Amino acid sequence: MKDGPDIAIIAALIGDPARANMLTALMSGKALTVSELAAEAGVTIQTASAHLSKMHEGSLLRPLKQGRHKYFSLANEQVAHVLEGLMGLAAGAGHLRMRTGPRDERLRKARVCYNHLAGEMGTRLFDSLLAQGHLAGTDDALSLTGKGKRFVAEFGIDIERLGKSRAPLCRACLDWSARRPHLGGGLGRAFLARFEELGWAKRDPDSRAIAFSPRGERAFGEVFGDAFGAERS
Amino acid sequence: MKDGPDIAIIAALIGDPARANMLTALMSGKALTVSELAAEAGVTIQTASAHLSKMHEGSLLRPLKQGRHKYFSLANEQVAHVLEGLMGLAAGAGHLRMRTGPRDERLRKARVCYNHLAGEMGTRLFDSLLAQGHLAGTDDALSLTGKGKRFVAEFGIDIERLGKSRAPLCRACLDWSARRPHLGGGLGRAFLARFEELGWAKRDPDSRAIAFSPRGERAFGEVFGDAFGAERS
DNA sequence: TGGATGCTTCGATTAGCATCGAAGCATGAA
DNA sequence: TTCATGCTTCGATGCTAATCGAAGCATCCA
Repeated sequence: MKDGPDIAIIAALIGDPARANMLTALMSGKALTVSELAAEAGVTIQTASAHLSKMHEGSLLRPLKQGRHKYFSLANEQVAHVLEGLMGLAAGAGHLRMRTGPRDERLRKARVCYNHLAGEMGTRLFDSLLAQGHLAGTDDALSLTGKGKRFVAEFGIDIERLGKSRAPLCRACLDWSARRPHLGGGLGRAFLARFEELGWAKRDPDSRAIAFSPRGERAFGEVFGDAFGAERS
Repeated sequence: MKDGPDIAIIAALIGDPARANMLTALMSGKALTVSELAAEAGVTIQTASAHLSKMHEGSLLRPLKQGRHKYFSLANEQVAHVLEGLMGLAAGAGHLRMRTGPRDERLRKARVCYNHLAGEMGTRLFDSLLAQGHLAGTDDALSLTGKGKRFVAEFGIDIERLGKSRAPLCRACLDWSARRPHLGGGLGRAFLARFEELGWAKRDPDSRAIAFSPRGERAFGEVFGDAFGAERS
């Protein structure tokens, strides 16, 4: 007994409704100010401040001071990963909190998961990259193949710059809605950024939803989506 | 705001010290009775009973009545996965609770993670299977290659019987000590069982530690451990 | 049938912590 | 300097939930 790391401290930190709301909001990948997070959680600024200090103490968040504003973002991808895992458990236990409706639909189709693409479109991207032999390996050990590197470069992503960061380039991230993995890590981030750059997709500023334009979705399908269908037939 | 599943309920469930202790104990993969879990958590049986009902309600545990005993085990592998993730965060934040010493060492070297092998030996097994081309794919999509199937069968594991279960056969599971993936799922379980069968390893009944015999470790090294070393040189 | 064991339910107590008002501190603008 | 904005600290309040004693229920054994 009393083996291993103390889960309780961290889990209790996430387990408060106000803090959980803040963390969920931060899953968008954006850095938010104290007041924004307070509004998001539905508490006053004082309480938000107290919560945020605690989460920083617990290494869940990373603060960034800029003038008189103080921004917070998730400390790292590992945190985001655990949060998605918890969402999966919550969804499985029936603790869905969404108003079912168009909003729910949109989130399931495409949403932001700590700066990369998640939801149905996310898994399509991931499956396609695997099926076409652009990605290989497993989980943490996931990596771009030679063919994959050429493909990515051709798609307009600067791999060289990605490689410099210490964060893992590729990372499989489990989806709470699709229950399948999708692409995280620096590469996942880069893909989403590129989609926005190309005008294929646009983030909803008020939620985690990502809206693909009709043209964007068609283009996406040509490059990624139909790989599976074509191979299956 | 208020998007997605409600993390807070689940996280709060895990976030109580008594409950966290019980969950940690259940990471051994064994099913434990109410009284055993009470002892593990350091609370009376009444409180334990209350906690266990709540965790069952939250779909974290699966109860099993047998006579006048009531056994609990983790509800599924997804739960175990999230718990390991939380341990990773806790370890990263410095919330280690172990008495450093031989016990800590043993756990880092080899331990049980929901019925499969984790720790240093676990990652060695995993790396070896990948390096030798027995496993391919990624994360959830992980699967045995043809070569891998032959190898596993030769090693004395009955794949046919494994295939029948609905649970995923292979699953990458992130390690809190090694910070690397190791093999979970039905296959991971089968490997550990086979190691015990061969007399290579033995579980400590009182903790999550796994003790390899000198002979067992040597044999393990011959089959798995040195694959990397040999390829690197 | 009577007693022992294992678990659950009930009720009362207590402690921890989220919450917010008020005041204080830092930064930026006029 | 003076005012406004954004955040933090302090102190008081109130609520939630963990805890355990006591009693009740189910199962097994003799």
